[in-house]
Amino acid sequence: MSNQVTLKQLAKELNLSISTVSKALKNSYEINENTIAKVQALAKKYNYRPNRMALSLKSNQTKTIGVIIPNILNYFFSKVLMGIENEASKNGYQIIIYLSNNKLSKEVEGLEMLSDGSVDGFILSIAKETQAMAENEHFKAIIKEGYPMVMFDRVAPEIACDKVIIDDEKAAYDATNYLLNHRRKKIIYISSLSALDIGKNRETGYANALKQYKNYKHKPVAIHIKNKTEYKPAITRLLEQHPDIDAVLTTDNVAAMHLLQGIHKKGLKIPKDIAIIGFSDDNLSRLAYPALSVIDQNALEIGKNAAAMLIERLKSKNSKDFKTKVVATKLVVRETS
Amino acid sequence: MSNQVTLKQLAKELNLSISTVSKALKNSYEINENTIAKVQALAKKYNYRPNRMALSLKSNQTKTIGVIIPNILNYFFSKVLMGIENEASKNGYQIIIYLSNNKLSKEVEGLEMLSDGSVDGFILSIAKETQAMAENEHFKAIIKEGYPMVMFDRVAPEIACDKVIIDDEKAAYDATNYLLNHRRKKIIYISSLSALDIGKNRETGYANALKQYKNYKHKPVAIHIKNKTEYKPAITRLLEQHPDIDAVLTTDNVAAMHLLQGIHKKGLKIPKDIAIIGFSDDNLSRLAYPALSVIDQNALEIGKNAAAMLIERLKSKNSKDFKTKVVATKLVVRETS
DNA sequence: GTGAAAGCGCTAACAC
DNA sequence: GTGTTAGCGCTTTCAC
Repeated sequence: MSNQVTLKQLAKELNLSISTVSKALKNSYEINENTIAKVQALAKKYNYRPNRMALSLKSNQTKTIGVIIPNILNYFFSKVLMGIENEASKNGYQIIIYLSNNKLSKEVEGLEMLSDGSVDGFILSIAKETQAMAENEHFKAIIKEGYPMVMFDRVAPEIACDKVIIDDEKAAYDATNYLLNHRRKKIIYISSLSALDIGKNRETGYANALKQYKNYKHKPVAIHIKNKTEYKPAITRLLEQHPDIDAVLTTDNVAAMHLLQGIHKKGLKIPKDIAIIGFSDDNLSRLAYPALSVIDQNALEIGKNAAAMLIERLKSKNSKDFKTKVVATKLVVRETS
Repeated sequence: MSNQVTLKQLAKELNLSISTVSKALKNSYEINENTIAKVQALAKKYNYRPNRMALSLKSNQTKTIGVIIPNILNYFFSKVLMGIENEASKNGYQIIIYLSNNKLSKEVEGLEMLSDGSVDGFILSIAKETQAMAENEHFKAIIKEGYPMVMFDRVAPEIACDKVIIDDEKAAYDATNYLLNHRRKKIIYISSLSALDIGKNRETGYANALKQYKNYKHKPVAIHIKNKTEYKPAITRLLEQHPDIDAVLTTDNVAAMHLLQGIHKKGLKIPKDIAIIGFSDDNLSRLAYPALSVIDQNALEIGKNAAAMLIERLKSKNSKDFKTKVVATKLVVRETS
């Protein structure tokens, strides 16, 4: 769509052949120094840049990565994307993004759209719907077509590809233990991710911590939020039905913020009456009142690793041993615990 | 990098020529029905898809849009991006993103990287540094190279291109008036965007509203935040130096959230003692306690319009009358005003 | 009804 | 030291 100068035009203006110009631009030993100088001067004058599409067609590599994420409004995904972009950019890769909006159909569409030679490989995190339906034929198809893929955070264990995850179970286990060790007697778990493996793993971590703690008196109580509108009523109900709770672990900060609102309205003190630990080190948690303690998933690192692994695989496509990188999480204690 | 099937392979397997296969796939009237059926069956079997790079090279259009944004962690930009992606996707366009991190050098780099035939045009919002330095040679260069460009939100008035903006001055003016009409007597303005035109416009709107309101007793007080670390001290100082303030308008919700924290710590009541209006309808404001009143910039609409305008221009590149679309904003009154 | 050939912009093997 | 040619995958004009 642009009026980029081509080798052809340079060649014509200099009365040289296209290949001479091409070689001159590469400082080929075959070419006369004068010619090289002339060619490069003109190329500079016209700001010549080799056409990327032509290069791709010739080399059969696009130097671009397809990134498919469920929801760009989620801070975690934005930050992973930032990590991917940094690393990709550093290695001369561009990134094309596609938003699945947590829908299987959009995820399939994204994969199909981009597997027409637009990208060299994919980085993706599975849509909620896809994981709820345990669908993964589309992933297999893409891999069979020869596209390397790196999954992060929400991954499909049965798919043979590289992965970058956190240890969700351990993160939740540790956070729960932290609360137990700080003398919390009744700890509730609120999850908006029960359809996802990561949600299930976090719940396991929470439940195990309770089970293994001597003298913990209650059964685990897990509240499952199926969609956005349920946050408020579920939390109101929780505070009424369990007046004796003194700590809550949530799988996302939206839940934690709703909880904060509910607790403030009831006039309870945080963290004295109720402690809270959220998930994701975002603005929401840093700027809440009181500032929310959270599990930091290290999103930047996840993105960076995902990109690095994909680029590495692109270099040596033969190797078949897929790796799963586990990125360390960190409990960030602020004012709510 | 993949093993996509090509026309050549299909042709070979069917003992046909490449051009026949190509035509058959397009249901050309020239081709025998049987042949068409055979070709299409095989294409389907192998999941044939025309190679995008080849198509681009041939047609001299990539069907992709380059999007350069300052900061993906900012909810506003994420949401604009979502709007762009939706609209682009609907029209068969892909999007390549590049993050400038508010740096001029990265912005220039992004433009240079993508102007090698990778994209058909650009959508961008200017980096803080770029606007602070009033630099815009790189924009002119890109436009001269024939790339259409749509700027949104942070735009350069002197650049001839399509633009999508909001009326920042009016938005701030209206919000300030709202506070005045609700009997607020001393209204402060906090800005983290004073280096940007949009920041200046908002401040003008705020100041004008005060000036034009009969009986307003104070001079405008504008607090300028130069970087993240200044929020907390500046706000602490504000609350001490002006114990009589009863309303604040901010240019971003981070400032508003810090203010909320400061006010809570002082034990003041919101909105009784102090009213607050922030900027951007994000999670932060919805989930704050109390829920923050804000000016909603309609980010989705901005993104959608930007993409639509670019795609439109790509269709008819000749027309030279550039448009500036002003998207309507809305004051969302919640619990802090 | 089918195929050959040119050309998009580039690289690289191979002449001269 | 420079130029010709082929080919990446595709579309399209023109021959047969």
